[in-house]
Amino acid sequence: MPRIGMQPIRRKALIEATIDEIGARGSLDVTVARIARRAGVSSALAHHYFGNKEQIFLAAMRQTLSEYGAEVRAGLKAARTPRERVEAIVRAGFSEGHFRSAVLAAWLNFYVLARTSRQAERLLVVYHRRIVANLAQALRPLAGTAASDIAETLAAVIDGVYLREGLGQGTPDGAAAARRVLAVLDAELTARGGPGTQDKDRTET
Amino acid sequence: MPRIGMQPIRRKALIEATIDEIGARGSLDVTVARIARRAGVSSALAHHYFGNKEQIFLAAMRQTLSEYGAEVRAGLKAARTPRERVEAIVRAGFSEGHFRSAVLAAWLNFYVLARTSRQAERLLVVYHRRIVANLAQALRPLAGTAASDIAETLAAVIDGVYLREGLGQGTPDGAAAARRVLAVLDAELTARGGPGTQDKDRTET
DNA sequence: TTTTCTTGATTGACGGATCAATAGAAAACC
DNA sequence: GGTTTTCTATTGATCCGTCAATCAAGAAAA
Repeated sequence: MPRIGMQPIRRKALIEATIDEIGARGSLDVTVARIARRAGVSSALAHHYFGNKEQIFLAAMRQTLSEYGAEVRAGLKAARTPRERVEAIVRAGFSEGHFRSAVLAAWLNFYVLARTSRQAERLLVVYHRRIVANLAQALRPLAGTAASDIAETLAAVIDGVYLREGLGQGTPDGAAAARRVLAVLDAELTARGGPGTQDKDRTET
Repeated sequence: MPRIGMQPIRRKALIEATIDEIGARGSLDVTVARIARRAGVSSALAHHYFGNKEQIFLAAMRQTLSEYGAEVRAGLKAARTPRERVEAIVRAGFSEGHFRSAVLAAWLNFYVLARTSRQAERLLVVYHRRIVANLAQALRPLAGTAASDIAETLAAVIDGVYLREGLGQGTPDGAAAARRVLAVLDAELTARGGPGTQDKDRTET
């Protein structure tokens, strides 16, 4: 019984089902049929709305990135000091919403996809640029001309910790992961600015 | 024209072809037939020697890890100071042999595989443990009780920088990558030990 | 003659994509 | 107000391709 205006609802459901399905399986054998079944529709409908499989993946990834971006913006809005701004960006990467097995799997899939799909590659580059730019801007008051360099490093640390913590067995610990990244930040600031010049609130352990 | 003693030769060729093929394509559509063709044999022979596709991948990954291990060991043997030991471990990760597009693709594939295959997961855990242990051991004279923690961080930084630098367009710059990782090391040592307490031979630029 | 090496041919399964067809909603027309 | 047309939504069936894996057989060495 076709009610009209289903398109956005179906698209949303399919996107969500895509991420869930990628998380449920290892991401190798994610079929359109399975995604569709999880969303409660036929595979034909998935093709009807997205065209092909790659577009489904891309849509799912855009959704993930957009949610991440929203979290970053929300965190930045609440932050008062430069330091808090950096922390907000870092913490967003390890929040409940994104530091999950399913999302990690989606990221891996995305990385792989980016090696063959122009669109995926562009999307990835945009994400990379944006996070570095955000970090650099937040870091400028703290690190001056070194901000860009530290931002680049922090971005890499975030990715590395995300990957390692997420791939290790056991539930990923977002708080610990964020702590580790921020410890690197503290070390960089201390080392470059001389001890006692900058931050005072180093997180222990 | 079957000559005897072909087994090790074929296996080696197939393993090499696997990595090359993964690198050539994006790693999504790597088929046994393609690997076999690249190695100059039939797909049936690949199955004959490896049993199934997963075993081919695992063998390729073991090979990659073993080469990496050899490079680390060679570097460690040549190193005289603790600092040089750490540098050797870091540099091995960004050497000509491993910091290539093809190997990066193989790693991604491996990560994905590790989410579904027990054997791959075990292999990955072993690699993770080993690199952290190596780093911690080398760091102990430099950082004392903080060695383990710094080692964990450095391992994550290596992974993150590897991924970012490798995925970005353009030829990956191993030297720059290693420099970035070592900069984190310096920062950590300076911050924890107080400036001037530990290292003196910071690599410039 | 047995063992090792090798492949072409085949199979069974699966997956992405397409298509024709159905069912209701809305709009247009009389 | 009723009828026809048009649109959206939706699916089952199906096509075409691919791929991992198997098999039977051949060719050379031992």
